[in-house]
Amino acid sequence: MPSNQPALSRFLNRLLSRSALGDEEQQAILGLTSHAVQVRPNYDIVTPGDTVDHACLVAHGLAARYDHMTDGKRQLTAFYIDGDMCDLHSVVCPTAAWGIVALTTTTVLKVPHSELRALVDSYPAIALAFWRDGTVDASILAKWIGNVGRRDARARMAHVFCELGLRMEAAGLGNRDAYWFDVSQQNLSDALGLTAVHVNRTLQILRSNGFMRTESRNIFIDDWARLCDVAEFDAAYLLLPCSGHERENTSAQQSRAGTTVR
Amino acid sequence: MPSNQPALSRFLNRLLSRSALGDEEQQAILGLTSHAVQVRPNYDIVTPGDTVDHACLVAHGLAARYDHMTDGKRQLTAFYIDGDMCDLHSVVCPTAAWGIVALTTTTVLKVPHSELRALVDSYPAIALAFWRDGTVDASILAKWIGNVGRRDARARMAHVFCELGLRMEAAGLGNRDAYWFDVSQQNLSDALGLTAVHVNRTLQILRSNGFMRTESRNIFIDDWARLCDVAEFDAAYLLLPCSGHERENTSAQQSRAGTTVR
DNA sequence: CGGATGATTGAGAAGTCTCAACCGTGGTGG
DNA sequence: CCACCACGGTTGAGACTTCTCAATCATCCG
Repeated sequence: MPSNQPALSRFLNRLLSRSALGDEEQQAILGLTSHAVQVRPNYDIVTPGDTVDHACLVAHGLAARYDHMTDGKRQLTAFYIDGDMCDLHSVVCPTAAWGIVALTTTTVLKVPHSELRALVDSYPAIALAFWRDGTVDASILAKWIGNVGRRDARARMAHVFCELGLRMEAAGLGNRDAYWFDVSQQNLSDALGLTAVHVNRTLQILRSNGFMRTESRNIFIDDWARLCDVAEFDAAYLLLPCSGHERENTSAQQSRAGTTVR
Repeated sequence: MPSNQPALSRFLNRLLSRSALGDEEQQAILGLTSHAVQVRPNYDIVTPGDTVDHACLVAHGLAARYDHMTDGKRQLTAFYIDGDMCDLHSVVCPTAAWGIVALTTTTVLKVPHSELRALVDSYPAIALAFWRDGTVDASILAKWIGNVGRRDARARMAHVFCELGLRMEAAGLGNRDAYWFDVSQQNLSDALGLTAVHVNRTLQILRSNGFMRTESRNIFIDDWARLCDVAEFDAAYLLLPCSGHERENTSAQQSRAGTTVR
């Protein structure tokens, strides 16, 4: 499956941005087999309660992890962009207690657990890299709790735009202050724990403040510093190599390949 | 350090509740060396930004992961009870972007990363178990996002009491409807994203509803079913063995989507 | 042109916050 | 031994953020 190579390469780059992997290990990642499927907007990639035997790599599009309430309300708990293996933890927890939904038309690569598990068994460094990848996701989840729990609508929304900006940039999908983010205000409201109406009004405030603009689904952040300021944004939780503190270095380290950000 | 054995045993039991480990692997866990320290209430076990070379096992007490805002507000993002290795992910991400605080006088066992990492390198099953442990934590974090984002105060508080009940019971620290939970209303408010005043009023509602009582810091849930009901509580996210779906060998309940069984 | 989806606006309702005071209890020092 | 203090729990009243409901507008597409 030659067309799947670019997506695996993106995934590898994501891993390499936080973990050192040798040449053999990198080749092992790139050699994973996968099966591409296309998922239409608002369709589940993983339905809550599903037991799966493959992990899902977002090759192109936008996906989100979610939790839904009995009254129909929904809360998005994470966004997944190109190169994110939104489901990597399913290798160790194959029965999902949450859902993953495609927010736009999304191409997903299904990677068999059996292969991922074989990698973990053969290469301890890959085991650590996978675990670390999950830890980064958890760090973002924790930050989101504080975001919805302790910030007002404006700061909350600003924080998400800052996060996505940095993540898009790190993934090579745009610049932190200019990126394509294909969510409706309804979807945004589900991520922020607000109503769509209030998202609309809050967005207008951010625009009138001169912090940012939207053109269709393009996000333009005109005043990055001040947007970060109202968001109380501190990128440390993204655990990106550039975000200050240095990577752990057992011994052979610092390959820092691939992370050529535009 | 013989007195550390019970805590390591609790930690092992937590791992075993979700992961299968052989005898040699179990002995390896129990053989970890550790250094016990006592932390007084409201003192940090890990301060945000710290880079550590050990993980912290809660031997006795109550700890919480937190994120703090610039205006002094604080959000607790997880509770850690006896037997929880609150910091296990620090093995792969030694620089914390969050804090861990003792809510009561807490005895913490510091376990060197070097030893944990040696276990991961030697025993792939332990690597998977550690990764799975972090995935459970992440699952709880995700649930909390929905909790603060989409539930009103009463349901939100009810949900936390349900979660802690099941976790206490699973850890052998009480019964789901009768357990010791040593948090002040102020601390609870930090976990729920509410003010202490509103926590007080909400607690009174839960009491007057007849769902639960408190006697000093003892929690008594008089109507478990109805408390779960108002909380929309579904224990699946705790990934406890008793909570329905199973791990590892899942041939009984393959689901839709035509996915091939492993 | 009709229909669907998403963005926008208005007005009143509801939930939660803020500030401020008061109470109860356990510990401490005189 | 008692007075006092600190902390946590409780109560009240008014303010503010966000929600709800409902309508209108804009754009895309068949």
